[in-house]
Amino acid sequence: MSTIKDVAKLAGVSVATVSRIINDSPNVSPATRKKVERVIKEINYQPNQVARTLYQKKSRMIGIIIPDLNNRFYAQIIDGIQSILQKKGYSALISFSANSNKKNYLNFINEFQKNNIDGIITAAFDLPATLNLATPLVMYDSANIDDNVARIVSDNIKGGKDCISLLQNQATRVMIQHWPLRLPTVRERVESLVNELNKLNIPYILKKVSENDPEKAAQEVLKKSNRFDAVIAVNDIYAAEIIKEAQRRNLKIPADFQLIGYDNNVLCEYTTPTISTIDQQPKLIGQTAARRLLDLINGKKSSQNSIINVIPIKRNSTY
Amino acid sequence: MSTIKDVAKLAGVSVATVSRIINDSPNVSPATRKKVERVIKEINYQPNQVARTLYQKKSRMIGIIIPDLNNRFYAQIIDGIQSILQKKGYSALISFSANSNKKNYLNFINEFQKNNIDGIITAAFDLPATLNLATPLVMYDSANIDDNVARIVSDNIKGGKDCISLLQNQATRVMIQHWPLRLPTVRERVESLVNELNKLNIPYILKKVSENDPEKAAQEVLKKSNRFDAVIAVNDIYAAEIIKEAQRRNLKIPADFQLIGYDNNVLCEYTTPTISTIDQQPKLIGQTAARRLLDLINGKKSSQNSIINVIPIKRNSTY
DNA sequence: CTGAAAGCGCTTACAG
DNA sequence: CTGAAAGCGCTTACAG
Repeated sequence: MSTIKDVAKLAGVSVATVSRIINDSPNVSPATRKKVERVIKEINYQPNQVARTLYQKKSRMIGIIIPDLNNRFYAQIIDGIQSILQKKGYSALISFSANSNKKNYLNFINEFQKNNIDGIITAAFDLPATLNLATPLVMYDSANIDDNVARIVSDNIKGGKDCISLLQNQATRVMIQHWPLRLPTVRERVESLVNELNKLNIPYILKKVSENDPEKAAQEVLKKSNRFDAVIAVNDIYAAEIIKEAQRRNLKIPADFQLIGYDNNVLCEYTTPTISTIDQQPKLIGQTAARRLLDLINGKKSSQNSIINVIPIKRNSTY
Repeated sequence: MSTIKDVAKLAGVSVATVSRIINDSPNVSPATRKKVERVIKEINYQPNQVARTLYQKKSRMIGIIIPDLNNRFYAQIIDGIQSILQKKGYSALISFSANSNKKNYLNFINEFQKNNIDGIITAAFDLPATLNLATPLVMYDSANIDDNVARIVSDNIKGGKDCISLLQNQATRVMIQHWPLRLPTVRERVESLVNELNKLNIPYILKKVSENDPEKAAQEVLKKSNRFDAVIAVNDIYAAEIIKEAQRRNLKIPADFQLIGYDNNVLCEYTTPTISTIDQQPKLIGQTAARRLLDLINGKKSSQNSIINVIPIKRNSTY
């Protein structure tokens, strides 16, 4: 790899002048600019980003933390983040926090900082109060918490409403399958569901299920199949398992009960029946996260959380 | 962020000594080592990786190129790569080449090199002969080509054989749905299928289908549904679309025809019938790619391609 | 408009 | 075992 010195020597100027040219400084005569640019092209000189970073403390690199790439939801968020970063000339340093424990997060942030990243995009987690991060940071997949962290929040309130409206007033008892309420996003959505049902005077059952075993979770729900005519599942995978379990029990969907998933996984199109669900627009979540981070990096602060709209998708598991 | 100078001053030694200690050099007295280590812990000093990289030309960063994160297959490969890199203390700089055109690839490689990455893991593409890469490079999702590129190759020969054996000698005419044969991996697999069928004296039909429209591809295949009793689909998504199209035409699987996918997508478990398929072990592909790259970086060369075993998965779309 | 010099935070010969 | 110095490849005041 050739360096700025090589260019300077070949063009017969100082390295300072070359530096001015590759940084688009206006204080260069057109003649020398032309001369130097020709040499740059000729030897295909690429400035060493590492040296630049060392001086400028700007790496044009963003650190990203994701819980799990096997989950399409997160994969699409990354996709959205990248689509923005690439356009703006930023690179992405990506880490996976398989079990999403806090220690892992802090380690990753440390690693990022060693590499002088300009900002961090991470799934929501509790930032220890002691950690006073100078690095701009955005959290996605977060609940709508009002602190001074920039949060990208799926509109869980509307998500709950949309689920209920997908039921088309055809439900008389609703089973809400959910993950533990200590998860803030779960709480937001369940509260919204409960609110809506109360408004409509429709009774409901809350069923907390395991976080890692959708098959068992389906059994837990269908044990009580005589007590509801609609199920709102944790997400699409959980809904798909409920379909399988219903087949085993010879229950028809939506005739015996309507079923609603969450996330609009590709899967929804291929089950029988296809699954009505809520699209969280993960790509848009990612894009929004990236835009907000770049804003923060460029000094544009805004204390508001970004609320991302959700879209109900009607398929054959509801009327 | 504190620097090596801060540590040196606080510990009353030179920066050279501090450097020796953070690099585990043996030539340091236990007393000074202890003294310095205490300071390091006290002020939570983290060496600046960027400065280290500038001097050493080793960044402990790997550049990774993926065609598409929305495809679970690639997402799992990344997962495998990361699991190894993280263990070895490497970071991953990731780029997405949405349309996988060659120019994109070369741009990404350029970007990587500006950041002094130590090596590259990329999906297979034609390296221009002019490009003489000094950087270690490994290609995954590649055909078994014999040049001096380190390639990670799915065992497409066995993949073809496994498809045929999933049919359990119950097929008399086989429809092979495939992408264009100009794709080397496609060619490998189709050749293997044809070989096997010839050996067994089973007639077959080759049907080339669109690369982007699985639904249309399903229609193209089922137009000829009276002419076969087994379909080997491009992959699991294509197989799932064939199931949907068969439902529309009131055809039963496997009674009217057996069906085989490829990739072992989660989807396979949730269709009716569930889909028999071939698992390419994408996580293992990723792990192998990472291991081979680290070997290359550490000077352990091997001209052989790594062949990754595939695993047939029997479900209900075959007998 | 241009160049010599200092400095970003490290590492590593070199000398002692 | 330890430190002063040079250097990795850049950028940016400073002086002219």
